[in-house]
Amino acid sequence: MGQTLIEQRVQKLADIRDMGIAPYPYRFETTHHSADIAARFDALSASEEQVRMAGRLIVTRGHGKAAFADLRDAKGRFQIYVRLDIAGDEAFALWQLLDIGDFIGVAGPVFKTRTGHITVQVRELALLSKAIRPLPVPKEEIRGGERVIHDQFSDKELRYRRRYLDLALNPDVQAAFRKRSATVSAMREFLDARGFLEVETPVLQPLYGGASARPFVTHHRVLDMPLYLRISDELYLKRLIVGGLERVYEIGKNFRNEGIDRTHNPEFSMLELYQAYADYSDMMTIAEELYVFVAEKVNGATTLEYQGQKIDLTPPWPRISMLDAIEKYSDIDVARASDAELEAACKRFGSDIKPSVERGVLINALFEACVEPKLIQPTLIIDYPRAVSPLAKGHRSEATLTERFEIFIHGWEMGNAFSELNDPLDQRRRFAHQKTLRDRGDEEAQVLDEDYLRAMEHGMPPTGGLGIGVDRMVMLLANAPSIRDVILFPHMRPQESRDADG
RNA sequence: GGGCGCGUAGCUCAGGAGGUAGAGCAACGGCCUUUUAAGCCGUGGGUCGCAGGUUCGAAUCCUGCCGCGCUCACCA
Repeated sequence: MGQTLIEQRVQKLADIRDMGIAPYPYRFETTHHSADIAARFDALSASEEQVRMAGRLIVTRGHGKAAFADLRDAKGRFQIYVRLDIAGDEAFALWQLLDIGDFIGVAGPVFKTRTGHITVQVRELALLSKAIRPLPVPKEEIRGGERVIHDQFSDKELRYRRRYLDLALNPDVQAAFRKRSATVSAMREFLDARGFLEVETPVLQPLYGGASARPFVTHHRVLDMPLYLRISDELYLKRLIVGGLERVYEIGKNFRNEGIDRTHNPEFSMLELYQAYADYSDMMTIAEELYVFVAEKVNGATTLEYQGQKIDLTPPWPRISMLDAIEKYSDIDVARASDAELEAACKRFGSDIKPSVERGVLINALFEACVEPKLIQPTLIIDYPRAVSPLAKGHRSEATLTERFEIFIHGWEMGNAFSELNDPLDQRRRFAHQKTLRDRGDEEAQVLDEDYLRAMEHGMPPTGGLGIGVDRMVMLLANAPSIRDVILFPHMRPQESRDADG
């Protein structure tokens, strides 16, 4: 089953060895990439300088005693021309044993063909790695200036499971991950310039906290104790604020044992930053500036198009209180509505609320149902109910609210920030309340972290904190429809390989 | 977890009123020393996701399972 294709290539491998050629050599010195020879063609062809280039063979066009072929390297693709009388008998014999997918190196001068195509004339040919499994390279043509790809490697399951093929065959995929890298670099550049210290806090935690979510549990063998993969790094970063670091951030993975869909992967990346002596208003400014800085670094623009929708990141973003937002989008005056009316409104907007939840939970549910999907342009929703914000400081003028905001873009929650709760007695009461929720069966209620409280009891300065979902930010910047398009190896159910042989 | 859809050659896809499979590309053989979805001639390649059932006969109809996608619910 499909074995003959591999057997044929293994035979070629043996033939190559019989020629005295090592099919897996150790290195190859290169002088140029694909983009370079196009950019410097005039100088290269005038000087008859020989270039040394390497890449993966993706197309061959044979002409008897000569052949054209395209190689792909990290910067694009380039054409080579192999001619028997120029490359020599041995190189040409090797050439005839090569396959699409092999890595090869070439050396020779650069010239233009009759049709004007910049091409490397092969004087020296080196096999750098023989591929024994076929590479399903699609065909490409240029039609009317547009690149048209035929039979593109497109099966999503295969693309995600065999990302190496996706990357090798679909150049746009590489581009998305380059944007991801640029995004994270820009975040660091932005924060480092503002005096933030990058830190690393535990991923394996004896207690999980900092967010409302179900955790993954593992077990430490020697200590014989359960450990949790963090759902957030928030409580550790705030301990560092207690320690006097003043400005810290971490970019890292969180793990949440929840559903998987287009915007959720079990492990995902968060940027969290904390700044002493700041409040949530400062975080609003940082959030806007950070977004703009990153967008300009990554895309060179502060506007973008996401899945056909124009989005303008230019600050300032509208700041609307949650209650005002609900009133605006639903005509419900939350301040005057009874709990029963709120519950009815939730149901009307399709949110099925568990009976007898707290008023703040109802308000939040109503907000999520009737407002969230409408927040396409960047919007800061501010002043969340206490009930859904156990780590946020009470609002300076509204007793039932906290100083918390979330960033919404394209109807998605893109960030979350507070004036951090630093009153240890209040924090203890909030944890106690979470415990009663947990005892009533709310598996996502937060767990009391006594050591965190102890830290806070030693004194924590007023602090602003901000968390931003990295994956979703990259989705926006790269116009990626699914979180799986911005995570190199997204979570997939394991599937037994049907051809388990190598 | 629910609903809808999909799973056929290495890849991209046809077929599907039930009669044991086709194309293009890739591969293999032949011709070809400036092509570019190179071209021309020829050849090989499939337990039609898995397991049952109906039937003389199943890729096709039915059931279950597995995987993927979209979507709803929970969550970032």
